Amino acid sequence: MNEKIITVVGTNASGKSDLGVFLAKKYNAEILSADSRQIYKGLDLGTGKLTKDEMQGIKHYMVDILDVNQPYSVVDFQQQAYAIIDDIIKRDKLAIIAGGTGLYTRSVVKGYTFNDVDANPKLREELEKKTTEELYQQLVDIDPEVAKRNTKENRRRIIRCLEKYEALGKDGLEDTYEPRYEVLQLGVTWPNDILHERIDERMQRRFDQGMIEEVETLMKQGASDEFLENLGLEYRFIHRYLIGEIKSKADLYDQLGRAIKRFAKQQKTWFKRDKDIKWLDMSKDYKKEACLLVDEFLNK
RNA sequence: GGUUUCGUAGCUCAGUCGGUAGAGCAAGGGACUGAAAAUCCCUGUGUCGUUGGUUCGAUUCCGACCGGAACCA
Repeated sequence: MNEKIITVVGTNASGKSDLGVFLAKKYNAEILSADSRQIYKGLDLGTGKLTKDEMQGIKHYMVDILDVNQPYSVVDFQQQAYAIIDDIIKRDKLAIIAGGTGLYTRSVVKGYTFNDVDANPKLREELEKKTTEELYQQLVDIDPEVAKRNTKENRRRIIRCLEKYEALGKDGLEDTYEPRYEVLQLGVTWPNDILHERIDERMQRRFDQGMIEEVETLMKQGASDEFLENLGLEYRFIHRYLIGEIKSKADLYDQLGRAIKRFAKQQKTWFKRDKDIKWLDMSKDYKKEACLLVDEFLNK
């Protein structure tokens, strides 16, 4: 039988980190953050990273492990996550994955088996010269099914598919799984209007705490424009504000607030697809509900 | 009080030389196995302020009224 682990997923500003800490204390667990931005040192307020105090002495992994400007991907995450989880289990503790990066949690939960195709800068450069339509046609010729799954305007994903095909032929386009753990997935959810209020409040609080200054500091320390832009949300919009692309703070608040809400919706769509997630209504007694589910899962 | 101007989708507005209307944003749905907070796809019926009139037909023209804005007094 596979070893048991627990995940806590949900949108941003939903309280999943706090629930993770609560469960960790109760069940003698350690937490593995699944957040593609909290990986980086110096990205604190903008990522909603827990402070030392908020961690309440619970060990958190996969936070602050990388310097700014360094590339990172799901594969790196999965590898490290496997190693850390195995170690936690070996020490007879429970591992809880908590985070909003759906691709990261799913890569561990479902056990994606990644084939061995690294990013190929030379090929990408070649492909970048073609139009999206040409690239899509190329993919259709190779495998219409795969092409259909990658919408025809999505240049970035099409290029990745062609990259895999170039390296491994059609096998490169197969998706395969090898689940490694038995997982209880908890999802944290709010009614939309309340979630939006929480997002606005949290954003305001973080601006007051110096979120803009945080980005300024990152820029001074050499975070590249491209890196900040690609981080999205807080870092993208505050960076745009700092270089004068966004004219006023009012515009910044406005645009960022909307972007975060849009992102929350995207997260919801992603998690909705996974029918195994047990959803907790956060406007009710979610801690009790969570404990019931965890007890049942662990004693099974 | 007078003059002008505006009143169209949740918001900002466009438009119909008279044949019941459309963009952006918001909202909703979706894709996504090596950049994932990224990248990308789909979805627009609303007494066109109210009420009379002209007309085969008015949101579109005319009048009155209501509401907002500006200016003159």
